Amino acid sequence: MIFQILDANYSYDARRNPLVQLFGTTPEGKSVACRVAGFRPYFYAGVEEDKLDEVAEALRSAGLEVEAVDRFDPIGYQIKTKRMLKVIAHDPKEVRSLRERVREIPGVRAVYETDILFKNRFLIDQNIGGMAWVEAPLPEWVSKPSCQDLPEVRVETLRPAEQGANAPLRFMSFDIECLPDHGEMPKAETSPVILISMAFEPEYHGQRDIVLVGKGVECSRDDVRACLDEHDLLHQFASIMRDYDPDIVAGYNSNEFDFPYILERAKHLGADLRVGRDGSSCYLRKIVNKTDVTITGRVVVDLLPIIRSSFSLKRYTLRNAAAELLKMEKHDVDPKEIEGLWAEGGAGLRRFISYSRRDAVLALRLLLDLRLMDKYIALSRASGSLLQEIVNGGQSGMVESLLLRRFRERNRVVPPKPDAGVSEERYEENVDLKGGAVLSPQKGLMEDVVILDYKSLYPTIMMAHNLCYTTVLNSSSQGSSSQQLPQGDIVVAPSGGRFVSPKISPGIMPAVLKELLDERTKTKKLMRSASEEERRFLDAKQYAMKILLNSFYGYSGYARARLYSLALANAVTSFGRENIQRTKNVIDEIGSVYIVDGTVLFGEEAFGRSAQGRRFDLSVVYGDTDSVFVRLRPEPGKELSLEDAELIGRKIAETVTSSLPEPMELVFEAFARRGIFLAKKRYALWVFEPAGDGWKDRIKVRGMETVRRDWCDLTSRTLKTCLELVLKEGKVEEAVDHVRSVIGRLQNLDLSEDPEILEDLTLTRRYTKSTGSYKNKQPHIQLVEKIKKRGGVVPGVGDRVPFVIVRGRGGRKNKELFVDRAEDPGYVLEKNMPLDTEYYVEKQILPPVLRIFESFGVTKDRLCLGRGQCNLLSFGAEQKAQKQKSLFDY
DNA sequence: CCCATCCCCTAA
DNA sequence: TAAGTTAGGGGATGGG
Repeated sequence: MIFQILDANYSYDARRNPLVQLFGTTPEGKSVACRVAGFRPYFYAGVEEDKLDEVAEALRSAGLEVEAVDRFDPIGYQIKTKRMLKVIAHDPKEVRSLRERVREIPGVRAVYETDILFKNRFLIDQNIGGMAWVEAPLPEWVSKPSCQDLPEVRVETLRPAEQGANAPLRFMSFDIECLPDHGEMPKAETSPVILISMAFEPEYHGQRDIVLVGKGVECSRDDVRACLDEHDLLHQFASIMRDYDPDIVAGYNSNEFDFPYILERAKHLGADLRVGRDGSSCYLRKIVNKTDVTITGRVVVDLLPIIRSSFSLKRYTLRNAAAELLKMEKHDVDPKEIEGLWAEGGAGLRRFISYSRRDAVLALRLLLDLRLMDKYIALSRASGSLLQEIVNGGQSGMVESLLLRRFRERNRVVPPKPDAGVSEERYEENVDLKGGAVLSPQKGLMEDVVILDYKSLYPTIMMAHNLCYTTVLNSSSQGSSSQQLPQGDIVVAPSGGRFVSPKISPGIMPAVLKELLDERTKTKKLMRSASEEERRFLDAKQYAMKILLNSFYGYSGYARARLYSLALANAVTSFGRENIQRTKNVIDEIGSVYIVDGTVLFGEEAFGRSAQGRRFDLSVVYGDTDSVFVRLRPEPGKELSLEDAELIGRKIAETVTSSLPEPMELVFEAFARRGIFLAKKRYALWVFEPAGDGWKDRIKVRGMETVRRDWCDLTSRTLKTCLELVLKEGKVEEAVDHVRSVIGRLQNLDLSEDPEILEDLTLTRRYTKSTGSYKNKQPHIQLVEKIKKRGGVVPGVGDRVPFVIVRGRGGRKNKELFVDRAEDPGYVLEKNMPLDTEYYVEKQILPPVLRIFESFGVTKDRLCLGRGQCNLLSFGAEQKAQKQKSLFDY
């Protein structure tokens, strides 16, 4: 039979041999599990040549199995392998202490692959991985397996299986409600859990969701279940989870709140929460600033950190995430009400129950409607990491999973993760890591700009120049190997880094990248003719390839990476910088193009025919890392159509591409009819992108205040409106009027009449570190202190703090500092505090819009008319403005 | 006014 | 044993 691997861990047989336990799903969606015997933990020791036998003997006499093997060291081009020792242990748990002992033995240079989790070691060596399909000689299935009856197979009998689609999974989300303690935040030591809501996909016995109530209440509904008491509530929760047997267990902030809370309560009450697929409980692992939750055989998904890292939102409360991402409302019960509702029961309790139900439902909707698992599953399949590791971790785990496999195939060992001292050194070293080049923009308003960019620039650079851990030459170069190589066989990066050519030794990383890139191209092609469901699967797959492709460069310069190479990372970016500069030069040197009979000809090609064609002058006006923005200037009085622009863009891209090593490729991305460039990384464009047969247009803003979360919504919206009016319609005058009306509204602000505006005036900033470690005062930090003093609920480190700016004490001259005038919006409303409208006009609205209007010569006076700053001069300018014919008349 | 510093957030 | 990378703008503040 075949199944898809959802999770893995290990246990022992009667003789304390380790057994890998695999948990998975059949193509029909049945959950299955088995134990695999015959695989043992091991690691490598690099030993000085003349001490090899001695060390081996020492280890053998300590009762270990030792094998001499030939392996390459992790980093650097090497001609020959070295003799190393493969140390085979009995118990995965002893590897760590064994490593320390082996390190101490005289003659041992280094140890390798000592910290690969046993389950991962197994998956890597069997050439299988997370969400991989595997074939095992298993009998019919035990559904809902438990630890006693897991069938056992030998490791040799497992086979990777071919299967495209993913197995159907069961999803469950949950949310708990606790009883506050006389208005205080509930504490797990004393405050009971009173409600647990659960939502299911697919349904559980015909129910989409259920709420468990922690006391005996009358209820006639199937989807509300009364429990005897809190102990019974927890018991029912565990029992429903076992019965439904979900593959994925989700919640919102559940790793930091719900799981720790119910586990503490369960311990307190002596209730068992054995919800693991091997009969184990769920357990926590507290790491510095985060908690990992494990339920054996299932995947635990906390949506909060996922939503945080996947979407740019001003606030990450469930309420706001649901509103922004799902357009769904969250029902709310004031925490102060809860004690009353719980005590009284009846209609109030029913409202509380339905609010609780909604939270579980929203968490499940976030997980499913945003198709988050599709992406993680695709990443798991493509990288080989277990799904839980993908959900919990970052890019480094995936990169390491891929590299460990490839290194193994090529007889290269991989170092353990660096200890704190080594990574500290590397962080210091990393100041020498230079990044991409940003070309200075030609500032101001501009028309007719073609946007070209490099497809997967860094990955293609690594492929094109064979940049890899396995090809890099020691810079000191006393290193024996490089001396004997002919010049032509060495690639020298602009950074000075030297690498052997593919002819000498094709790198591992370029090979992995090529496979990922080819697979992505193939997948995207398949998407065109795929059905809706198939398309979603393929889209997740191509997305996974993109993420992985882009992870390798960052990993190589990451101080905590197993495989770290500053020379490699610097070589990649140095080629990138050289490339974009060269691209700019090539395009600028083309000078002008002609369109003759529907084809694009360059200056010289058009010689003699240019008279019949239309000429466009080219110049690169901006570029950042992997993109160039090319302005196309038609002859005076002539126009440029979208089709012309695309034709020219593609021709330039092709020309540049043809001069570059494979697979580097510059492609046509979009055309901007108009744009405003304010500074590096700050611009707004009215772009047209090819879509199907035609074009799709939109305003694309980068870096400006509309896309920044530390400005208020009023600023974002006002600026956005101005940009649309100016870029799409050329209506500077209307934009000016709009700003004036916004300023007018601010100046006549009356919070009691217009409380809605408070939301629009709220700024948010992230509380990034504990209050004490700030060197300077910050508005949001000052506010946190104020709230703390008032005894309110303070945001935690990592949260975004919303605040408005109030007028404060002191006159015009010695006003309270800005940083001390941040206030909680709710508190402002409650206390009817006056907002600092001058701040909002002068610091929030004016500077961003003035940066835009500067291109048109619109001054501050024009925007502030009617505020006593009106003068004859600006009035005159306004009269003139009404005769505006073109944007450039300004 | 200029400049340096801290801080935040974004582009790529 | 938490975590891909650097480049860059711009606000608030304080010192010259």
